[in-house]
Amino acid sequence: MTEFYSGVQKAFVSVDIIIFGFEDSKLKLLIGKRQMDPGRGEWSLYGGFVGAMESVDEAANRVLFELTGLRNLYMKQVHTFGAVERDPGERVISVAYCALINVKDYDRHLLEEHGVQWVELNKMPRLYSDHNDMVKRAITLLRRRINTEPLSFNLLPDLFTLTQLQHVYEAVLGEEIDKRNFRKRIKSIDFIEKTELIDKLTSKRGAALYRFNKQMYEEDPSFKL
Amino acid sequence: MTEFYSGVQKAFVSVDIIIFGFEDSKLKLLIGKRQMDPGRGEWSLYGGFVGAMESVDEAANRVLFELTGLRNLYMKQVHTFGAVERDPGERVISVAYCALINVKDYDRHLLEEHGVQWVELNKMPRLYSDHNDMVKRAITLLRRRINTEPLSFNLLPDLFTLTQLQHVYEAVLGEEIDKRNFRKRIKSIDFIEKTELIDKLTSKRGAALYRFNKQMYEEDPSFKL
DNA sequence: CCAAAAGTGTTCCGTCTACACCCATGG
DNA sequence: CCATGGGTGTAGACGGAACACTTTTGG
Repeated sequence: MTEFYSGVQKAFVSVDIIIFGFEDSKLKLLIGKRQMDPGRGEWSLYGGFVGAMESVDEAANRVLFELTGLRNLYMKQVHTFGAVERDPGERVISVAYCALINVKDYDRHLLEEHGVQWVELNKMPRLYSDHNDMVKRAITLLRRRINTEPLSFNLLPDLFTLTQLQHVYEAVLGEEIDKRNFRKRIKSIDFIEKTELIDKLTSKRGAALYRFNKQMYEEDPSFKL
Repeated sequence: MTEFYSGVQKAFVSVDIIIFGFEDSKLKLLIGKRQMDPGRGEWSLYGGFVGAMESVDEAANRVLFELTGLRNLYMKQVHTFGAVERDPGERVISVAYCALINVKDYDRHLLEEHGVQWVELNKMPRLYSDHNDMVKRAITLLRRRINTEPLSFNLLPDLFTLTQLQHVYEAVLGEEIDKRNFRKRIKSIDFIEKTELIDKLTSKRGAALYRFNKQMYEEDPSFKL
């Protein structure tokens, strides 16, 4: 119960964002090469400092907006990293966030402008400082939650086929899923709606397009895949 | 990828610890009345600032040690709270940790010395700032993990009866559990060992004492209750 | 002798898993 | 006409849930 402001050093607080996307049936990560010291030229997550007039959550959303031009994306705090020497320059404590975005929504110009690119999760290079640990934690979180929260839709367009949805699960969980069992479970979930629309791009026969009915989910937010 | 140290304000970083204990078949929380401004006299979690020469995790362990005199306790980071106005005095960003301790190990003198006491979770008062949110998050975490991690033993003495263990689960999950099913599951877990010892304190007939074999758990860290 | 807690099995039901073939269509 | 991905059902195994009585002994 004893706290003193005096005699304690302040620290920089930053946010780093693990941005997952989904393309070609693979999980991808948005990373770039650091354009400044310390760590210039190393692969790194995208991040920024928490300003004086914004909460940490707001800072994360601002930084993500700067990078993607998108707001109201799915984003969750993952973990706070506070080793003394984690940043070689100053004492920086970083709060890691995990965001899910639909790759198609992303503005390719902004991507180049910020010097970031999509990299397959399986081919991820060594990253700056403790950023690899951040990614590892984010994946653990994702795997744990994908069966109890409707996360997967954030990685897909509004309309998607069941095969696409299944590929998201397979990419996140890193294992194959039986098609018939998967579809059986999906059918029992009310808020995944079949539409009348048909996707003809990926198959000759055409596949029914589905939609996540958010409103229906919120009325009865139970989920178990 | 663009970071500047200049032009960004630093912040105080603190840790606040949600300390759970278990007594009289109830979950309890260690809280005290703040002995200083801001918030003097309000109920509060125990916390402290992160020093310049220690990591955030180390700070949490140091603060917990100051309070309890115990080291190597179970402790996990819960969430980082960073609202701008969460501390009325200065900008303080706080990392919340959740610790589990066996009430019996605790030194009653240290308890008084720091002005903290055990309070039943169900009778928790309104706490300082966002500390109620911290507790809520900690409980959510606890509930989620108690079935996949051997947490419960941290709330009990080295030797415990199955009834005590069941009461821990009931207190954390907030629901009753069928005795026979519970004991059946426990029997199938190798690293919960029955000893030859008998506890005669809580019943006339006496109950077998069990022990958590940590080494055995670490050799095969699979757990599902 | 009785109150109080410890200890013990079986049945049922629902859920998960494994598994293979036909359909529709564009090229 | 054939290659490609879309779509469908069933049987058996397994795990979780419900449920009631006997045992021991201190007071």
